[in-house]
Amino acid sequence: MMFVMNRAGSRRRRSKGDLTSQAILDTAEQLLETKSLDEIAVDELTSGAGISRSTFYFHFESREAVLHALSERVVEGLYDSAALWLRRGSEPPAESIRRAISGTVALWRAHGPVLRAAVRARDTSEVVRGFWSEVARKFVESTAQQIEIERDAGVAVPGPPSARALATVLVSMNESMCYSLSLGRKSAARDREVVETLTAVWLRAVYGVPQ
Amino acid sequence: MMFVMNRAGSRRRRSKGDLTSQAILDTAEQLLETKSLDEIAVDELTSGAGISRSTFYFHFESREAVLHALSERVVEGLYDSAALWLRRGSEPPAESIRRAISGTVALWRAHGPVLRAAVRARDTSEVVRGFWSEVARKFVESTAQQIEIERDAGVAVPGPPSARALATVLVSMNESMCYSLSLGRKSAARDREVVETLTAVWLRAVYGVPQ
DNA sequence: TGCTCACTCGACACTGTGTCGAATAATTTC
DNA sequence: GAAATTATTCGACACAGTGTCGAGTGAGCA
Repeated sequence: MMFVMNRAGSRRRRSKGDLTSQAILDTAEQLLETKSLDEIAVDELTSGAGISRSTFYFHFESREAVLHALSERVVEGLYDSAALWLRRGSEPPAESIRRAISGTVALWRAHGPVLRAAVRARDTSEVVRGFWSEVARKFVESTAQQIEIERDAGVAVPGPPSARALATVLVSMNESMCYSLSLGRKSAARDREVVETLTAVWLRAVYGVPQ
Repeated sequence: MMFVMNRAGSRRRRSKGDLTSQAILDTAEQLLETKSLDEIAVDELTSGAGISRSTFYFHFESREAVLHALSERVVEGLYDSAALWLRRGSEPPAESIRRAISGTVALWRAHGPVLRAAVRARDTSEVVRGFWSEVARKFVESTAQQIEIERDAGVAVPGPPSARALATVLVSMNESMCYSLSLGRKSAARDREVVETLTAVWLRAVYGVPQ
């Protein structure tokens, strides 16, 4: 694999190969709106990008590699929303948790097809699995850390369950709800309901119920 | 599709076809321990069952149909654990919820490969999707119903979120945790931790924190 | 005995994958 | 700016898997 992704805004002139790779990625993202990754044939990718099928293998090792590249574009945004809860200021927990969850939901709405494909592919592709376990690790870690801070401050309900175990199920719950939410028709009302429900469960699980 | 699944314990003599279908199902369940459904080729199924590849299509329409038959065998057990919470007696909620969740985890431990394959296939196969949305419906419905009972009795935290929305995220959380749990090595300690954590989240989400 | 029906098989046409070597375009070197 | 090098593209090929068809085979039954 000699292809190296150009950072956005790089001054380096785009070579022809970069353009082709980009075209493949764009085609892939578009096709994922309709079908799952393994229903997409290589020649759909390449004819969408205006090249012959065998040229695909010059740019990517496999369809999974395409997905991996696609995921990296998207996942950066996820970290931002994850960081939102961590280091909340004097703001009440409800606000920062809601904001974090809301950001995650919005990202899934924007890139649902890619994220769903990536989630599915972690059972199949070693690269994607490693990639996602890293993502999950960061989420769980920063959540657990925050739970511990709140517990030490006497604000959160003490364990068991351990901060880490609790963080794991909460993060996993968010992911699975975002996954299925992104399958349905876009609906602001439904989005809001899911955000509120998830927020309520996070609050109750971590802080208990006020009053 | 002329094949009809024999109810267990039926007195009807097993025809040769039943035996072959059964052999295919057994082979499939065994292969699913190692690979995902779409990595399993039809001739692996049939050579495992000692017949030629094309004979497969006499018994099943597709690999998905095999999975569907396999799921039905397994899912009956799920309903039992779901029913456990509903209609708890005078028993404290913690007990009945823990027992229900524990039963679900045990079932996923026993039949993880089949259940995982079924979950994955709902994005692909129409039949499987319908099948699972029915399963999920039953779970969510009975959970929501129980939440409402507890709310009316003044024991549970009142909404919002609505009983139904709350039930949806809790059920989905359980499923996604069972899925990933069943991917790891079997460990009684880990199982117990997950059951305890899920139970804690259910309790806090529905009833709030005691004391 | 001959009929029927459940069941099995091999052959075939088709779709998609991944690799190879040759051809061409772009870039660098002198 | 010609030659050498490197990047990119292509068509052809070998291979693997799918699903269908028509022709068997054999067990039970009229």
